[in-house]
Amino acid sequence: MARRRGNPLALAVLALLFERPMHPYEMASTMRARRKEESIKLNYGSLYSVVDGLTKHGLIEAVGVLREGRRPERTVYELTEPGRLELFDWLSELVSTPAREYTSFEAGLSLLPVLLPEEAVRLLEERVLRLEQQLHMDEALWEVTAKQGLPRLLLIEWEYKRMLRRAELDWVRGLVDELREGAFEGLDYWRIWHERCSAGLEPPGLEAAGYGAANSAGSTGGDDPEAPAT
Amino acid sequence: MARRRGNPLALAVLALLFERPMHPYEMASTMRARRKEESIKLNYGSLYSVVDGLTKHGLIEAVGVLREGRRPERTVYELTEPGRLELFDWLSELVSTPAREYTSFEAGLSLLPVLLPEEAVRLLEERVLRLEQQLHMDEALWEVTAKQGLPRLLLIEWEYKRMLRRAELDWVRGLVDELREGAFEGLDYWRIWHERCSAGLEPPGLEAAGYGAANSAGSTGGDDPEAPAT
DNA sequence: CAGCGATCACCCGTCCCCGAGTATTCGCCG
DNA sequence: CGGCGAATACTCGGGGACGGGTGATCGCTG
Repeated sequence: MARRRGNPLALAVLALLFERPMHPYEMASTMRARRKEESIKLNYGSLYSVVDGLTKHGLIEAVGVLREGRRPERTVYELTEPGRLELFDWLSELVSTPAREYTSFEAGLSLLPVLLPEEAVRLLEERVLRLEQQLHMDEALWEVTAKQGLPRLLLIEWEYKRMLRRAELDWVRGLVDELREGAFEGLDYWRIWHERCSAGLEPPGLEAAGYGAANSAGSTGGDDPEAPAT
Repeated sequence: MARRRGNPLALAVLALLFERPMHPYEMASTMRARRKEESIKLNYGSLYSVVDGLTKHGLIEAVGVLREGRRPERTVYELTEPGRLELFDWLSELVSTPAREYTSFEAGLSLLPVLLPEEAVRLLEERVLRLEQQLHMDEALWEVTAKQGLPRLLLIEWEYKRMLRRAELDWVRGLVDELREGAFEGLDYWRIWHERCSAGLEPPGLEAAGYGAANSAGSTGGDDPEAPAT
């Protein structure tokens, strides 16, 4: 009871069994055929352990074992009533409630000062190129798939993903421009900070670049980013 | 050697030690003070295991144990030369190369047909509300923080995140509008499909709503004009 | 100075994820 | 018909993440 909602793959399993009973391998093939592996991480190891977990929690159950020809056995599962409820509840949560998530680019950005400004620009430009490539591939693939006659509904997550990529692309382009033209405030501070760290010295406080009174006058009272703190 | 680049928290550790030697607990406090825990998942369990791993791989090393007053011991670590290289290399990769990542909203969208159209609209509207709230909170927090005098550079990941949220918000609003006004193609197909699944029947193929024959027939296998390049 | 909460600093058991491996069978080409 | 590669269907062991402890100390209050 009160199971931890971890791997979205488990949700996908519930959703597939909502359509009809299946055996695990068929779930995987179906997801592949529908291109759902692009939005839900799928690999066999996880799939089988996830199916086990769901079984243990009574959300699905094995309804039999088939043996077609002399192929290996295939255990077929179906959705239980608790499973159906969990499916709707979980899916509702995913759709209605934005979850705090961490992307690696975000992580990279948040550590950007570690690189030299020139280096950062170079890498961001590389990212722009890669994003453009991916967008083109996405669009090509999407056209092919769409022409197979699939309704928008079944590819809606692709629209979302493409829209996000385009937004990111624009943003990164803008950032690169600002950096290139020196329009980015604090470039001087960045360089100084970096130099001192590389030399093994204490990094400078914020005053060094004219950002005065950061932590000197506790105006906002609360905590204090960039505390020298010793 | 050839370690697996997993947890970005390890990268954060390297980046912090690039500034100066620290003990793990101090790394955590520093990340908190700089609001980096918003972009890099941090918890103590992971932190200590990550530090262990880095030590084992020779990327950082313990330089001593302090005992201030009679407080518990604090093991202080510093960056090694291989560690410095790994830091730049890894960070470069994160910045320059978009990584295939999975968000839970994407997962939710890709399973949307499981819900009824009306239900989906309701949940998406809830999402819009929540996103608006988060945006407002973000902006408030950002203003406070920015007014402490921090340069843009140190908060650049916030700009990125806010921009993504705004983009998502717009997109979801658009989707809701289309659905509300029935401008979304395939609404009828959606409803029929759902009804039949709920009734425990075989779901209809795509012809049911005028979408030409795709893969609805028995062939679950060898489709796809897809040449995925990983 | 006794008591109490907050902070400091770390560790550990559990769960879960994942990639690589295995064994069988089918299709196909010469 | 024999051999090779692709597909089928699943298994397993290592490893990493994560949350919830565990002391010990500091500071404050009455």
